[in-house]
Parts: sequence; structure tokens; C-alpha cells
Amino acid sequence: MQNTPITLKFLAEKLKMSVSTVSKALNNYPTINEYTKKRVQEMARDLHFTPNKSAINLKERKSRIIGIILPNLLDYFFTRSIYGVEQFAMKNGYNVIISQSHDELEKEIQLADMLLKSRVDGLIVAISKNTQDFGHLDQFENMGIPVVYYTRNPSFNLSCHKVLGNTFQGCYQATKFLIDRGHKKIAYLGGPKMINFTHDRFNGYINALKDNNVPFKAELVAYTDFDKENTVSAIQNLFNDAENMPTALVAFKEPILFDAIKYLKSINHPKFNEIECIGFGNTPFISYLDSPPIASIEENPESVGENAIKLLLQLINREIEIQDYQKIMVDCQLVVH
Amino acid sequence: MQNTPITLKFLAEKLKMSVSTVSKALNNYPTINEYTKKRVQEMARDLHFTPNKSAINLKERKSRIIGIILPNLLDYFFTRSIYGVEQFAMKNGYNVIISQSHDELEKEIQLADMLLKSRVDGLIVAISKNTQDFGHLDQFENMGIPVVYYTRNPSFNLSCHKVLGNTFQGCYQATKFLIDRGHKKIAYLGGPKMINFTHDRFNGYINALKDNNVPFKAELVAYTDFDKENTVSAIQNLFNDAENMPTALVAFKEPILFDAIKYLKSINHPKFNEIECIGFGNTPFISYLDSPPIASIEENPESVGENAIKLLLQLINREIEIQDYQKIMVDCQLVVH
DNA sequence: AATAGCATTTCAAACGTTTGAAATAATTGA
DNA sequence: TCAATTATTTCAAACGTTTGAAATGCTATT
Repeated sequence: MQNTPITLKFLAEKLKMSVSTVSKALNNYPTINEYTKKRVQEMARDLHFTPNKSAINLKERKSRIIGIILPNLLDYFFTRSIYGVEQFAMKNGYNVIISQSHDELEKEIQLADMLLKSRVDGLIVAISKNTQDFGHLDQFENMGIPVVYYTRNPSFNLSCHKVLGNTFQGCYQATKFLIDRGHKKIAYLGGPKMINFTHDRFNGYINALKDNNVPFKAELVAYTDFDKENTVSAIQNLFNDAENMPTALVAFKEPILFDAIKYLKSINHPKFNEIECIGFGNTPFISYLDSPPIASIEENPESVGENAIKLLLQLINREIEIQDYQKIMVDCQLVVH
Repeated sequence: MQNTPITLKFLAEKLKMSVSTVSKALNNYPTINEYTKKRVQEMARDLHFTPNKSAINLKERKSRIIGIILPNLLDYFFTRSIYGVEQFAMKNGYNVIISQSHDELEKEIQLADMLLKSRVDGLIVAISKNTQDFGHLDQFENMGIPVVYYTRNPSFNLSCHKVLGNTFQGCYQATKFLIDRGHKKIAYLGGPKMINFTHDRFNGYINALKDNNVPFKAELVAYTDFDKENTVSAIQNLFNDAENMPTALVAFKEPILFDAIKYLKSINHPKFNEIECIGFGNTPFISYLDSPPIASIEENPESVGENAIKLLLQLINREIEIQDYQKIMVDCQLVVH
């Protein structure tokens, strides 16, 4: 048991050559004789040699660890996005530390410090809804560690790398879909105003209205953060005017939409069955709802995650200059249920 | 920008002492003078010295990486359990590689090999529903790398470390609860028979019946794997006998339960509203269902995860002998909605 | 004043790689 | 055949720590 680990040295002794020849043979150096390479590589394969990552990392002054900060793993979008990140990171020899801010700035700062101490080679972050000052994240770039913001990002700041869902297009499509089904009074229920793409989504909504000559009415727009009472009062506002009673609803996120639906049902809204809803997310749970949304906006979280890690690795490998700020958009699809 | 990293050597030069003194001072060696320690520690703090993990790992012949294999991150139980693992691992300087088998043995074997190559210091695994041969996992222990099975584990095998929910007790409690509410015909809908604790749960169910003098009827028991058609036909079996029509149902897992409820509703089961259901999981989504289960069995996934990583670290640190096989149970709670 | 004994610090090797420079071997040309 | 090339291999240092052994400094004892 507990066999001595296979190292370059061990291979070298077996093959009666120097450690450096073995190393270079395995790394396919052109100065190494082809036959030697073959011998070394075969031996390495047979003995199941695996290079020691710690040694390589030490030598290369890298940790091969990517940090991720996101609000909450229980959020369906983030869980799925992680999958894209992990897959691609792993394929490239990187490990990922996932950490949850619980949407609290305080915690986010702590995690950032922790990750900085862990010497991550790069950071992927979806900021908390309260993050407006970026000192704790800027320190990464100041130390030459690239940062990619994904999904939630500082809207006003052009000097950062961003990967995000094309939430404008998604919302445009959803609104258009409802218009095409004959709706004239489509409400928009936005998310926390602090989250930047709340506004992109709103713009998608409003542009779809405009392009299709549906008059915009300010009474049909309300915002909520993620807690229930807030959502309920937003919905009350939207549906309290008999004149302008909405017949359709586009919501920032499915959990919010579910709260809305639940509320409308609970008050026995007279036209409840005619109201058609769409939200961002495409949660599998929808199939269990008695009054499901008519469609969902699929945000392709895996793809967002994968694009974020791809970009980050390019930055880490200096294939893209760190100040050459990128903005990558991932399109949404409308999924009709 | 890109300031030279703070190393022991750097500190040593600043303080005009040797690297080893600095190292020992920071590690609180008794042979180092107290005053020296103070000076070193202060300097380290002021300069934000962080020891280089790669170097330490190389020296200590450790990777400080824990591997996790689980079926699916989109499963609410596993997502939550991860949280417990990550928190505790991080606190102890370990990183975690999470990998998903998608409940396929083939993929599980691949992942195991990958993690072995990554030289993880330990492995936490919830096996796929098809895992019956354990060669790919046994090789870890053969190389002295401890393995902890959590939740899903090889039931017949006593020679392994296990951390699992006390699913017997959870199911007992749920059944008892239904009996106390006057039910006499309580159906049990089990999960895949390959998953070992399907039987523990069944035993909880049956013992609760026995202890409360409710006669057991074989017709009231059915099994399903996780796909819908399967669940539907199981439910059909349970509810096709007018004589023994169940008035309550205990289900292996909430998603299965939701499928069952959905089906019963869809066929306009005459006594649908009287049927009371309980499933394992306590998914937050329940609040959006029109016909929610009357209660949920909360499995405390975070705690299961935390217990698994705690045990694993003890094994890694040889605080527990690797052959001194442990079995840790985490109790469930019944949450009435 | 020399020495034993202790406290404290430093030396030096090791962990497993990578890599430029130096050394050696093989081949070519005259 | 000998030098000049070229091909191939080896040396040696470095990455940043840890740690037992050796060295140094100091105090107390005689």
C-alpha cells in the first residue's frame, strides 16, 4: 500500500537519464530526441505518472485557483452557471472556489479578502444588490489579478470585463410575444433597481411596446426587491386600477413571478385565468404549477458561466490585455410552455 | 502595480534574520525568543504576508483539495449539502472540487479517475443509482486517500465511512404524524430500489405502522426511479384499488411527490382534496403549489455535508484511523406547512 | 577564566517541477 | 582526420516553505 509517488526523479532513475530530459520529453521540447520522447512518454503512461500540481504551481507562481463570488447557490441561475464554469475550468487544470455573499455587501467584502489571500489567479463575480463601491474588487486588478463580472455588474463602469445575458433581447422577445397574442396592457414587474440589468430588461420591454405601437403606461410598471411583501405591494399597485387592469405580465425573475401569481390567485382576481405571464428563468418547477406562466425566458446560465471562465482564462494567460475591456452578451430564448 | 509578493525571504531580509527564524516565529516554535516572535508577527501582519499554499503543499506532500462526486447539483439536497462542505473545508484551508455524475456510473468512474489524478487528499461521494461495483472508489483507500460516503452509500458494505440522514427516523415521524391525524391507509412511494436508504425509509414507515397498530398492506407500497412515467405508473398502482384507496402518502422525495400530486389532480381523483402527503426535502417551492404537501421532512443537508467533511478531515489528519469505520446519522425534522 | 548547559538562531536539505546555460555526443565538411 | 556544426543531454538554480541538526551566544558554576 501507500506506494511511493511517481515523480520525474523516479522516472529518470528508471530510464537512466536526467530529470530535465524527462521533464522536457514530457513537455515535448524540440531539442529532445524523438526516440527518447517516446520512451519517456511510454514509461510515464505505464506508471501512471501525474505531475505534481503544487510543484508546478510553485514554479510558475500560480495557484490555478479561480475564485467565484455569487449571491446565492440556491438561485437556479447561479447553480446552473456554476456548471459551465466548473466544467471548463477543470478541463484547463483550474480549480474553483465558490463562495456565496448572500447578497450582502459586508460578506462580499470578506469573501473578496479571503480569496485575495488564497492567491486566486482570477475572479468571477456577480455582485450583491448593494454593491456600489468596488474597492474590495478593484484591489484584484491592482495586483494584476483579472476580474470578470458576470450577470450582475457595475452598470456605469466601462472599465471592467463583463459577461451577461442579453436581457434586453430576452425581455423584448417576451413582450413582443405577448403583444402578438393580442395583449395591449402588459405590465412590467422589475427587480431591485440596484441591479443594473433591471433597466436593460425594462428597455427591452419598452422598445417592444414602441416598435409595435402599443402605448406605454407608467402605471403598468412596478419594482420589487426579492422579498415577498415587497412583491405583493408592487403587484397591488399594478392591479389596483380598474381602468388599466393589465392582461399580461413580464417579470424580472420567476420566483418573483410565482409570488405575483400566488397573490393574484389568493385575492381571487376576477380575470385571473386570462392573465398571461412570462418571467426570466425557466425553472423546471414550473411544470408543477397549476397556473404556470405561458412562457419563460431561458437565460442559458451554463453558457454565461462558460463565457465568463473562458474570458477569465484568456486574461490570465495574457491572450487578452487586461485593460482591453470586453463585454460579452449571451442571447436568451423564449420557451413557450 | 504588480508588487513583489511578500515571502518569508522578504520578511527575513527586512528583519535581518534568517528565513528559518521567520518561519519558526510565525509557526510559534517554542525555541524562538518571545520578543523575536512579536517582531516577526507584527511585520508579517503589517505587510499582509500570506504563506504560499503551493509551497506548503509541496513541502507537506498534500494538495489540500477535497474531491466531491455527487449525482446532480440541481438537486436541492445536494446543493444545500455543498454549502456545509465548502464552509468547513474553506475554514480549514481546503479547497473543494465539485463534480457531477448525472447519476451515471460511467461518468462517476471518469470523475473518480480524474480526481485521483488531481491528487485530492480525500473524497466525499454520493454514489450514482447504478453503482454496485466500487473498484473506482476503492482505489482511493488503496492509495491511502480516505473516502467518506454521504447520503447515498453502499448499504451492504460495512467497511466504509458513512454520513447520512436518519431517514428511518424521518420517515417514521412522517408516518406517525399521518396516523395521528387519523389516517389508516397510508401509501408509501419509494425511490429507486438501488438507492440503499429507500429501504431505511420503508422501514421507518412500516415500524410506525406497527408501533401504532395500523395494519400494513403490501398494495400500499410502490417504487419509482426518478422519471415521470415511472412515477405515474407507480401512483396508478397505488390508487387503482377502490377497496384500499389510500388517504395519505409518504414519498421518497419531493419532486416525485409533486409528480404524484400533479397526476392525481390531472385525473380528477374524487377524493383528491382529502389526500394528505408528505415527502422528503422541504423545497422552498412548496409555497407556490396549489395543493401543497401537508408537511415536509427536512433532511438538514448542510449538516450532513458538514459532518461528512469533518469526518474526512479527521481521517486525513489521522485523528481517526482509516480502518476505524464510522457511521454518522443526522436527524430529520418534520416541518408542517 | 574556563566550561558546562541552556536559549536562540542559522544552515542546509528537501518537497517536485521548469528552464536557460553548459556540457557532451554525433554528424558534417574540407 | 580534425575542426566546426548541430543535435541532444545534463547541470544547476529557482519557486517558497519546513525542519532536524549544527552553530552561536549567553549565563551560571566552579
